Amino acid sequence: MLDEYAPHKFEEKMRKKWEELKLHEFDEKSKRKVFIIDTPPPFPTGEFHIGNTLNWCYMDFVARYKRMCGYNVLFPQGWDCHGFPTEVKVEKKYGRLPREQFKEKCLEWTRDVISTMKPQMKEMGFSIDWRQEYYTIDKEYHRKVQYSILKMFEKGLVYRSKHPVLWCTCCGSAIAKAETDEIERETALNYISFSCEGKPLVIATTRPELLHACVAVLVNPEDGRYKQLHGKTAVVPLFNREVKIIPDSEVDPSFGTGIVMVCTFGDKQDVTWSYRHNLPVIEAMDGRGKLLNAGKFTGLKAELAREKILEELNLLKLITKKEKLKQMVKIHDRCKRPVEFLNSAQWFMKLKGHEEEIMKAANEMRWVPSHTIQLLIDWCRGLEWDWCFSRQRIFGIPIPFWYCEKCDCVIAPGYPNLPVDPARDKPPVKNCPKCEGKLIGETSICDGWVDSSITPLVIGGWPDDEKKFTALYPSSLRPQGTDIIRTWAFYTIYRCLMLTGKPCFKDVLINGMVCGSDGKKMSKSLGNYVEAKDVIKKSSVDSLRMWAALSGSTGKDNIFYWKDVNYAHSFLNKLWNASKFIEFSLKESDGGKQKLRVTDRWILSRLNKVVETCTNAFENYDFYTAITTFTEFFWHEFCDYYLEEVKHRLYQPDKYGTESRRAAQSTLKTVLLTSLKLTAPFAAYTIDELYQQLFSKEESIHAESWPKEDKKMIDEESEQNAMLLNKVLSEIRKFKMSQKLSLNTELSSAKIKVEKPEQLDSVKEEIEAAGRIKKIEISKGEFKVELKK
RNA sequence: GGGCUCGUAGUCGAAUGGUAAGACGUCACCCUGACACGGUGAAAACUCCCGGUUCGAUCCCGGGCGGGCCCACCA
Repeated sequence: MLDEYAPHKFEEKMRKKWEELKLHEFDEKSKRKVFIIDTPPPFPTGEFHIGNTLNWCYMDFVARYKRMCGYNVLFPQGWDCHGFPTEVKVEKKYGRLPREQFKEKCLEWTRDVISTMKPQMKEMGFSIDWRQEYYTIDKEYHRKVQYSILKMFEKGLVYRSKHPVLWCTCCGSAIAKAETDEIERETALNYISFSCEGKPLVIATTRPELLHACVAVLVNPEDGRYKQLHGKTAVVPLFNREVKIIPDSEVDPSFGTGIVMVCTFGDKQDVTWSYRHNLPVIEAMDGRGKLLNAGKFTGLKAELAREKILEELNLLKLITKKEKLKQMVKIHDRCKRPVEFLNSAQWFMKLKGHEEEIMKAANEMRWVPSHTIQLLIDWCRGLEWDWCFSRQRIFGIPIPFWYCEKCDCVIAPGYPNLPVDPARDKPPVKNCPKCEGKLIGETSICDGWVDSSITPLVIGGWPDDEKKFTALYPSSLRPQGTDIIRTWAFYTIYRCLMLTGKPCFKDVLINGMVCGSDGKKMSKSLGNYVEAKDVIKKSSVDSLRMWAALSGSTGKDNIFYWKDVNYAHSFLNKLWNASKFIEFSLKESDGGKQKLRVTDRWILSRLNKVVETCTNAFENYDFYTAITTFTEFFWHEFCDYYLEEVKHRLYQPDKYGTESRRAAQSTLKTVLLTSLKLTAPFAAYTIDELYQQLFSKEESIHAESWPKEDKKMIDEESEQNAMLLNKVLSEIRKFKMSQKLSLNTELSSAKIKVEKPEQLDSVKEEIEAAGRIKKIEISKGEFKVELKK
């Protein structure tokens, strides 16, 4: 017999059972249709937070649902290990170490962290096939990533070129955008007089030290003051160089004088303008912040050069005005010094020119919710330049090339030699085949998105097993957050398309961000943080899983509310107790003849409609609809009404007939079993415990098949009659409340008026028994129920 | 500043071209042979504002205002 509901008692036991039954294992030999989930490889941070929880719950709902539908589900799990946050943590702990030693420490740290995250994921009951685990730090994974780069290189999609990168002149290194902070500071806006056809042309700038690198002057095309300047040239003071005056709509006419000087490179905007107008590049400073190509100012540090240049401009009376200006400046988070843009040799993947193909591939996928594809489309349309994927860091996959010191010729390794580390390994040939120049091994590593943008290929067995790959590509589902559409989704679609010529997913399921009670994205710094393990401790894993479905419709940002968790727990408790009641009621059941009553037909009809709604909802990844449709039905129709209306038949077979009792028993059993199936993907532990205790000791509900709606069971007439019955019972309950009577008080008589009295003919027994009425009179008229004590 | 998205009872949150589910919270009553982690009821919403289309809009269109997410941030 069922005990009290205590989920913590059976969670672990159930996990072991699933493992024994190998429920989550993908069957490579099976001929069943496959369903492949391109699981996100999380970055190992040590904690599986509630945002991850939502994301993985969605995947697990799908995985469990699809298995019940008969699919052979591939639910792998990867770890996206490389990245600068790890480097930062390791450096903090050990200080600066030699390259190889530093890498070792990063690996150690990563393994530690994964070993704390994995148990959390197992505890959540995610039905991952852990045999399909992969790590981006593995040699094999390195090999595949480098293989993909080589393939793209062969297709002319990878090249080395000079490009502006974020650079810290204090540390003498390129840095990633994620390593920057922003501060507000006050600076001077200098109005400097250029000249055009002998007349002065005043330009406001905060960077006079970049005057020597000025390559163009821009005005807004709509700005009436400067229309006559379009196409003319301006002369840069001190350096006496002529630069073009170009119209560009991104120039703000209200800032300064409405004229901008473009330098290579003052800021991100300069980079954009340089590319857009194909401007020449003048390298303004070296890696330590000393001016280059600046005449007599060459070699001076930028700050000093600024003073000298301003001094000289002042002497020449070329500064017409000075204003104070507050500005936001990007600084390097480690040394807190402002960041510059510096031209340096980097590696690129060709994006420009492929936008249309990428959008076409994306359009062939089903995006849920559908509007989320727009983020990707906008991103494609706004692409300004190719993807600079090289990083001057240590912990990552090496870019597998050597290049000639003299002629920049690129040497690639042979495929059988992968993976390589050109920083350490010898090149395949001694010298440059073109000019005999010395070959230099690339020391840069790949951007982390290079690693993670081939996951649909890797889980499909690419590039080694063609037969397997044909069967396992594209992935059926890519589940991910809305925050990384422009990165993970975008790069994956692009790279897989370039490598295979085919779109990499069928469906893309986008989940929203989990927010704190203040409506903002949950983060430790905002203090609006709730930890998954606290929820589990205070409630249960299943409540947390159900919360993921209850917290709002798919794709929306959802705020974490304890009330959703509590509701989930109450519901599961209710389901548990209803099961207990049914278990007891089925005790003395035999297989004899049955006679269904209207209430049975009503609840079975409703059940079949619920099955249909839930199935459709699952097909559309609409977990909210699935769970709420079900809970509403089970709690407020099945428990609140049906169970009350059936008790008399169970308790008094002598009075109401054994055939009626058998019908009640079989209906209860059908509704319960179907209900358990419908909720199994959500409350995986609780439902399986109920299933095993009530229906099958040996098996698991997760190996059962998903219910199919039976159209023959839809019975509108019985539904209508039962609704009327429920309305009458509600009136009886109201009356008892108003008289402060308990609901089991017996009433002497009821006079019921309804428009169609014949509707109540078949449910008179229920009114009598569930309403506890001695004598009932039914007549035709406007709906009314008169009761006597 | 740009894109996307949302704006419905105290708090959440569905639905719909004809004035609106459900949950939490509140209040009242009920320990009825599954469940007090329960039951039955009650109170509580001019569906953000202004226009337009329509016989009629919360739902459609336009314009505001205000959240959120992502991106770009100003020479």
